[in-house]
Amino acid sequence: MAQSDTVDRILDAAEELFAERGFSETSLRMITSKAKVNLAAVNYHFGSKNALIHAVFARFLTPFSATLEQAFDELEERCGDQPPTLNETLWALTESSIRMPQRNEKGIAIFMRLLGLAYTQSQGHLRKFLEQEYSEPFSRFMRLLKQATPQLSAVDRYWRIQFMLGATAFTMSSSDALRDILQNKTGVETSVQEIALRLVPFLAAGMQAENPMLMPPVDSKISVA
Amino acid sequence: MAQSDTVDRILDAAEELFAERGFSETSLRMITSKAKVNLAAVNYHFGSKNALIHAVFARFLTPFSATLEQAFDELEERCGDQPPTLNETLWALTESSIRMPQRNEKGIAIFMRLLGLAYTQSQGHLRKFLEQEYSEPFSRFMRLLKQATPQLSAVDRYWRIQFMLGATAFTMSSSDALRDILQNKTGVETSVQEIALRLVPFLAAGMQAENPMLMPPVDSKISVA
DNA sequence: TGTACATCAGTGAACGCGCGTTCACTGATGTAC
DNA sequence: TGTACATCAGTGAACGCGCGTTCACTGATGTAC
Repeated sequence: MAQSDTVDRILDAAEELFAERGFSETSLRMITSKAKVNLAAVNYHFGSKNALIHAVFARFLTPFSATLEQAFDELEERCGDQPPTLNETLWALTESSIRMPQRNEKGIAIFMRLLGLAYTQSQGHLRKFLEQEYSEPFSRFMRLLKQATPQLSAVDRYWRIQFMLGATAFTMSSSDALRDILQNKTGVETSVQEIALRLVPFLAAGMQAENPMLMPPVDSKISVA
Repeated sequence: MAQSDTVDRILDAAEELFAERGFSETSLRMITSKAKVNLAAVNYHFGSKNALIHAVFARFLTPFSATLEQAFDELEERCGDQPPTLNETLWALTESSIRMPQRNEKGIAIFMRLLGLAYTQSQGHLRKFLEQEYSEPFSRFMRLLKQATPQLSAVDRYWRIQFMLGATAFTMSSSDALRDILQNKTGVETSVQEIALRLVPFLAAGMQAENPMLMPPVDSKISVA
């Protein structure tokens, strides 16, 4: 085998196991035995388990953020002077994630699961790593969102963006399980792409909901401060 | 100290630590030392760590599901023949969680965090336990949602409910961190209640978004199968 | 061209550590006669 | 009322296990002279 085919085998196995079980529930022994590689090879090539986690993310996030930057470039060019709409911005993101070149047929699902895990299981070191390495496309996305929702106050926008991230990260991180449940209940098969197609209108409508501080129904016991 | 004050001390400490750090990142040694209790006491009183997790959930979910059933009763009575609207249903849920009697000032935040964790870190045993013990209020909520959104197909409704759960669970499970970030950035203080007030309109708008299969913008590269 | 040395990928076995759980035990309280 | 026994909450110490990491080592390949 070619020089350091070992590195790729470790990354492939780690990626798949992390996506299936999360980070702290996946041991180096599971990874190395799946990769058919010596236990010590992880620390030899990557230095530590945390560094391996970073490498797994870097391998797919680096091409993804390049694709995304390009999509944003095209979008802004196409729009000329006026800023892109909310729908256009969300579609640019969605398309980039779907069009991303994949290593195999499980690629998109794993990619989505990992993105979801990054948010829901982030253990400090990972959050810091992601902020350092990929802050640019992230803040560009935030800037586009801001331009596309001028009617929202900064605080309203902040929370609504969190709601969007939550809906997306949660759905994507458990997309396999959710697809299985739906398949058992109704026999309907769903691709990750279709989930994304359903998610965008939901998010766009939520972001543009009428009155941010809509009151509870008249007889409600909640008082608004 | 009264007989089996130990049990409560363990539950209090476990609840707080689980909410802070998740389940598998919290060891029995952390719990027992915070509770100022012998390490073996957890297994003496609860039998195992998993059983302790169940007990922590049961302690707040049992009163919560009673409150919720009552809120749904009142809602359906008030509405008479026609089914409650989506907004009314979501508000009934939100109010029940906010009005829940709290053990202390951190009560609501911990309650929300745990609910979020139950969804995002569910480890099989917990999901099974929750399904067994609290399936009734859950399916009642689902039934109300179904009545309130007759325009949606079953599949559309299924996915939109997942999006709602995701936005809620994610936001609530990281509400502490998100509130801190906002406080640092803008100086604005936010209560858990206010987050709930902002969340409901977002969710309602998303659930009622116009065309479920809204097409991507004309020049998009995504093809809809 | 041949030899000596350096570099590098990879290995096998062990290290110390923290984990959940178990077990023999203590001491206080309740119960039967 | 006194004694013997049972029950129960709680304890201290140890158990075996799986974990991430380390270390001395091997064998192949490249490089200098």
